[in-house]
Amino acid sequence: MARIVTIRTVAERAGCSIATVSRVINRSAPTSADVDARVRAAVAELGFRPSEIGRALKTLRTRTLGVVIPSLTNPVFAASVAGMQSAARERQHTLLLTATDYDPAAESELVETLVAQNVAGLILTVADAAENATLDLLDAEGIPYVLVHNEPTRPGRAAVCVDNAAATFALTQTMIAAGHRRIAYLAGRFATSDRARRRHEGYRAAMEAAGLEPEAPLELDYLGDAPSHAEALAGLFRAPEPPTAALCSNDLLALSVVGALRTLGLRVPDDVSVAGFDGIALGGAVHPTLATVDTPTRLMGEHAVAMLFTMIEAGAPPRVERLPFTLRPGGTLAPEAPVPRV
Amino acid sequence: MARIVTIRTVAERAGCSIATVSRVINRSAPTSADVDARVRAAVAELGFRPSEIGRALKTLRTRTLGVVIPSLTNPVFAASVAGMQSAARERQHTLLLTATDYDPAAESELVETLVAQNVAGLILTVADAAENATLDLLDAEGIPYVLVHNEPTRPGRAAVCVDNAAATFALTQTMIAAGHRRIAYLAGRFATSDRARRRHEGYRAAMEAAGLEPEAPLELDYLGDAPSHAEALAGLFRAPEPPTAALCSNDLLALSVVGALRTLGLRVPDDVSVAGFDGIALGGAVHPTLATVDTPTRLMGEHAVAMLFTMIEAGAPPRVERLPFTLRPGGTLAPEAPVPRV
DNA sequence: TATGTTTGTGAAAACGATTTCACGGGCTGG
DNA sequence: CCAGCCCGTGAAATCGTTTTCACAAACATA
Repeated sequence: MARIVTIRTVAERAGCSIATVSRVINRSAPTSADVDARVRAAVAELGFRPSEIGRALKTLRTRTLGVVIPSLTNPVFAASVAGMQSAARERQHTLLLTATDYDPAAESELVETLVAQNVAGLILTVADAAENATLDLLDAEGIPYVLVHNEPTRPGRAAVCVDNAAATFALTQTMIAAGHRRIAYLAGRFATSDRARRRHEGYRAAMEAAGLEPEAPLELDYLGDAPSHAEALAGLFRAPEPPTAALCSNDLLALSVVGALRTLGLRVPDDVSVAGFDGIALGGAVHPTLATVDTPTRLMGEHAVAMLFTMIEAGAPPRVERLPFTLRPGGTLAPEAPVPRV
Repeated sequence: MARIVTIRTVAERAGCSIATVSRVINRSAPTSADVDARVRAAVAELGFRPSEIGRALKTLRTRTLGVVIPSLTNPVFAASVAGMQSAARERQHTLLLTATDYDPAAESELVETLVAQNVAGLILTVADAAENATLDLLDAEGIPYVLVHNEPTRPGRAAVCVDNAAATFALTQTMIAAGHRRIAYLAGRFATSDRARRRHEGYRAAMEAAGLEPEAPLELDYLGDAPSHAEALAGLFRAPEPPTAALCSNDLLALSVVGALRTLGLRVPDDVSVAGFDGIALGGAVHPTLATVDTPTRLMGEHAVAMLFTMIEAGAPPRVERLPFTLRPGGTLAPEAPVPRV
């Protein structure tokens, strides 16, 4: 029922061979004005659209990019996928989207599925870019891919990211400059993620540079709700000398932490300052607004696609592109009590 | 470089014909234990994975579902796509994802692109399900599709949605019960959307049922930021007898409106109550929490995929599935001053 | 005028799978 | 013991394109 009109139908209608139809459609070889017009007329009348499958089988390359992300529910990934989608569309490509739901084991399975679809290339956000058998496999098979959000340590892997360590270093410095001394580091399930590690390193470096004691990250269940977070935070913030500030490894967690602190009877920022990481749009819609590291999430998706295309088409070597971040001040980060407001 | 191992390679290795390899892989016909073992061994050793393209060309059907949504940036759509993705994966399918960026003209182009990829079926959220040439085309070609979020008026179109009118009717009744009399209706760019119209109808019906004067929806630029919304709202809320409550056609808009009212010096909910629609997760993370209609967004995506499969595989006729919604009380909706809190 | 070089076109061979058809061998049943 | 049947298998057709090769006809060059 679906598609009964093939290139053969068009050829008959236009009174020429299928080869000529193909040439007219793809402008892959010169054709006479006469036959050109007849073919175009036939295409229009029949509503013919060449089957991507037939094309792909011959060329062994689809106009499709495979995408693997942890989850669409996190606005960070949703935004970067939005960027990929728009950049891909500009280049007449579509996205084959999959999500791991934060299960590292799913990565290889999804990549295999996508490779079986003969995607032109892949864009991935993985748990760990350093030790990753799936990426090794892609390297071995010569299938082009670009990482997003991941910050690969080993060379030879293409990536679009921000300098996570530098960002948390700067953010931590801002907190220290505001007078905070006891700064907690709260991480989500992302503790199994290379970027979360890099972020914690930046925090630790800044603390040490200021002669302060860095804390081990407190891991919160990333998918947990505010009540469960309140419970987890109670011990830390009801201790004799509680932290006066909390650095969260991402915005979603930070928003949940703000709510959890509130249910513990703590005021933000009066009792505890909070900062996040990512710069999701909704961080600016809440009150007080969320202090965070603003990363160009959507742009990262666009750049990843652009980079992938230079690799596919121009055979460009893999490289790491670090996009600039900015510290976004917000109401959740205030000076520690005795220190005057800047 | 990419995939050099085809079904032929496997056949040679296993010492049989490609037909037999196909039979073993798909269990499409009985094979002897002997050859079965040899083929499986060869598949494992060579890391063979059948090309979806070759398969698709023969069967004229891919293991792919086409998705068209307005935007990934809205958590509502991101959540329903997440649901689709997980439901599709259970059935060994992947999503071909596209977004219109709220441009109705893009719908037909994207659908054509997806049809050219021979998707097994489509899941769409369109601007208007009633007058839609693209859907007519799909009907004519017999390509199965399911609408999500849209509430089609004409029969014969499959859809998964909530009863938008009933939901805003109930929400408006709640506001009226809380003592509000002058209730503004704020709509986004969604005014060109059938569900936004249905939502406004529910509001109007509830107002009229209570003998109150319904207001024409005030359209705000959906993609505008809080400052621009503040400007647009200034006239309405600085009038002599300003509304005491505002019903917003979706949560994203509601969050922005709360911020805009705040910059106008109005307190929420003390001066103005606000309610949204959708039930995005972050509505519960802000303070005060957002009063809204909670819709099972993710579930809608899952059900849409399930329905699509019953249509594809069992030839089930299109039907409209309305999922239950619940009113989610929130801090942004308080009783009007003189009325005692319930 | 004879010879090379375009130029436009068609026939046919891929691409990688599924599927139909035919066939030989081992059954079963009379 | 023979006819008929089922079972496992291979050869070949097929799906809808792109692309190579060959071949005319038209043209430019000597």
